[in-house]
Amino acid sequence: MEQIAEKKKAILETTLELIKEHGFHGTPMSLVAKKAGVAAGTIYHYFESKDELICEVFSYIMQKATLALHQGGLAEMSYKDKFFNLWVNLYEFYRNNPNVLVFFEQFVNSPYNAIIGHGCQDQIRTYLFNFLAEGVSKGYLRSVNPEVLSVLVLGNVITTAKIMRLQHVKINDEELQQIREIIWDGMAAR
Amino acid sequence: MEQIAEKKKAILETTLELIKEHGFHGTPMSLVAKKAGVAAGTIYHYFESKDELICEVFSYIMQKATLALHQGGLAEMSYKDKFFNLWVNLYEFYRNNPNVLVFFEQFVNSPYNAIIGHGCQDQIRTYLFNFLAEGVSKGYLRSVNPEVLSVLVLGNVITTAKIMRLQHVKINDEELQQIREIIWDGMAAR
Amino acid sequence: MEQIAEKKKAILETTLELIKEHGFHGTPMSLVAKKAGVAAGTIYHYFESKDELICEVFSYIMQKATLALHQGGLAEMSYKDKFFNLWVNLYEFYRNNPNVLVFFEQFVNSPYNAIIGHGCQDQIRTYLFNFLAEGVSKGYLRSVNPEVLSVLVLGNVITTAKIMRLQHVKINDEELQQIREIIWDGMAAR
Amino acid sequence: MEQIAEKKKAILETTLELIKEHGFHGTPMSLVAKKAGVAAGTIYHYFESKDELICEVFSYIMQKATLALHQGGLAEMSYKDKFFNLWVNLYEFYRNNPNVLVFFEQFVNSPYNAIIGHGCQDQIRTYLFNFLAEGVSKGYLRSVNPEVLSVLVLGNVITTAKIMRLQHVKINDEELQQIREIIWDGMAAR
DNA sequence: AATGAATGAGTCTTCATTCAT
DNA sequence: GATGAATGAAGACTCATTCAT
Repeated sequence: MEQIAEKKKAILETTLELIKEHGFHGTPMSLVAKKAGVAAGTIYHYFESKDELICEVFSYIMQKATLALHQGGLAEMSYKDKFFNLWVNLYEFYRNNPNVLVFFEQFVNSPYNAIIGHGCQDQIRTYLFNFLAEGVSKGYLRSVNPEVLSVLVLGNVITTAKIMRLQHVKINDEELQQIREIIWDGMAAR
Repeated sequence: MEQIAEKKKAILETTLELIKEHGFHGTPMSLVAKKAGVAAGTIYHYFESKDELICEVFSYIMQKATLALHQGGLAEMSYKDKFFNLWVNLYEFYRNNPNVLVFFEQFVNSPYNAIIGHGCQDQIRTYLFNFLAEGVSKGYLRSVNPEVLSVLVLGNVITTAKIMRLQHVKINDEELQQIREIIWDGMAAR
Repeated sequence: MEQIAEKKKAILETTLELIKEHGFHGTPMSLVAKKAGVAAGTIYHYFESKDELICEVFSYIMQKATLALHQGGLAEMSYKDKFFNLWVNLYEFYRNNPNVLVFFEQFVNSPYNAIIGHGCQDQIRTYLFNFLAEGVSKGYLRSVNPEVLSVLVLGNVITTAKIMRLQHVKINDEELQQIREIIWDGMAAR
Repeated sequence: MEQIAEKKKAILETTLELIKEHGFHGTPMSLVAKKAGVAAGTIYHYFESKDELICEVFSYIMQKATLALHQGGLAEMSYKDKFFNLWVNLYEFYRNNPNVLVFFEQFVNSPYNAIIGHGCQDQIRTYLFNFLAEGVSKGYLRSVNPEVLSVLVLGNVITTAKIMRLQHVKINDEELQQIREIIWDGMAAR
């Protein structure tokens, strides 16, 4: 039983890894099988098709992401600190799981997204939305549609993480701090 | 010769259209040929391979994008207005060319990107970088690495445009204005 | 031991049922296992291979068919009545076991037939042959090769039953009677 | 253009031949390709799928069969002679195209039949039906549902031809004559 | 005896690319 | 230049069979 779980997990992880590297269509099932150390047919015990496999990889990742978001005690922090904590959590998650970032991008720009529904970052966005809506209603943030704000923040984090990954640009910790301050300063109530 | 140019253009446009809709690997050459109204073999008169075709589509788009950036007289505007003009230009370009956005995303997250080199948004980023570097050096903007700033701005525009396209969120003109003001306020020198 | 027999029987019946519906190759062992309520491996305790299973299904059916042939007291009937009794027995068997008809057809037109030998309807034909040979030698029937006659009769019954099954044609009892009379009249000594 | 037609024909003939020998599912496309002397992919220029190929083989055969039926001048023959001519035509067709017989049998007992409709022998049966209906209405034949008669005749011919093919039984020309006389005598008006 | 996870050879099908016309 | 028939390697997926439990 443990054995089983392990194989399924191995397949999921391998798929994620390979898709990051070679893309959806550059990742044949045979390669997944080989790298995961199972027979081609075995994958089909756990997943009905390549499509389902990919969708399950997405869900699998999504869970991890949601967990990561909640890291760090938010209890009696100031709203601003909470915001920074959130920003850092998201950023770190994407930094530490570069596979995820690429996978997400590919997933969103693919027919798979339609399968799952609005799919991708919705859970994350929902969480973000609620947090920012609270900020607006309590007067910490400008009176702007929280939907708009969450888009801004998410786009900001993702772009930052992506930039780091592609390593076109080297950003040090200080600059990282600046980035989130720029976003905060832009959003904060005057 | 005119004939030729037309066919080549038809192939480029068709490819872009199809890739937007079905992705790289969901777009067989045979389909491009059919929709472009040429024979399969004809494509290979103009492009050495599918890879080359895709890379040329990228270049083709890139040209348009660069042109768009320069729209609107920047001559005696204030720096802030120039910034807003730039933001709007970029935003409008992405809005009006949704194909491009999807194509870019796919392109960046693909092995093709490696072929072209740093590829993608570099021309745009270079332009942006120079503009923002000027802002920093002239004291209009905070003293932050212009590289960082350009990432912020580009990510901001793209995310906004993408959101609009996916229509998860409806953003009106006022909110659009707010978005660029938030970014500006965050970056502007105190 | 009863348990075992039951499982074996369940597998045989399920296989027959599935093959009728989906054909030999449309009937994977896994499906047989599932519908028969046993594990895939279990089938291989009772049958060496899929081929053997199919051949045993054939034998299993053959037994039933032979039994059916002998129904109805033939003792002091006239030869003509005996013939009609035989015709009806065969017809009823095929009517009541449509699975068998389809299975037979598939079996005969398949490599399996070679495995079993002359296979299929031989037992039935042998019985028929003997009965008709008797009719010829005793002067009830024309002086025709009994082999030929048995082919005629068997073909006649099977075609009739098949027609009824496919329901291209609706035949009532009277017409059924006519059919066997036509055959009888054709064969009967002048 | 001749070249093309030839390849398509080669594929059709090869498929028929192979299916007769190994059955639908025992005939991989790769084998068809090899025996037909074309590449695997080529088949898919002419036929959308294996299913379509098989259905087209069926139509291809049907045409030949219908042609064969009409052989021999039926003009001023007696009705009985016309019947014998028809019987012989059908018989000869099945004898000379043993592939067809096996293919038909397989086709009827398969999901393909559903695709084409009532499919199989309908054209032949229709022709037969009309001929026999005429016989009944003109008083040459017993007053029996022509539908029933056509079933009888068709079953008779097919069974005879099948028997010959399987060579379980050797039937000489005289016996063949007897067979059709038996059928005729059974059906003829008293 | 029974299970069912695992295997991997074999199937249908697609598609980038070539080449004779 | 233009065509599109032909190629064949490669991919997703199936399924008879095995074997550790």
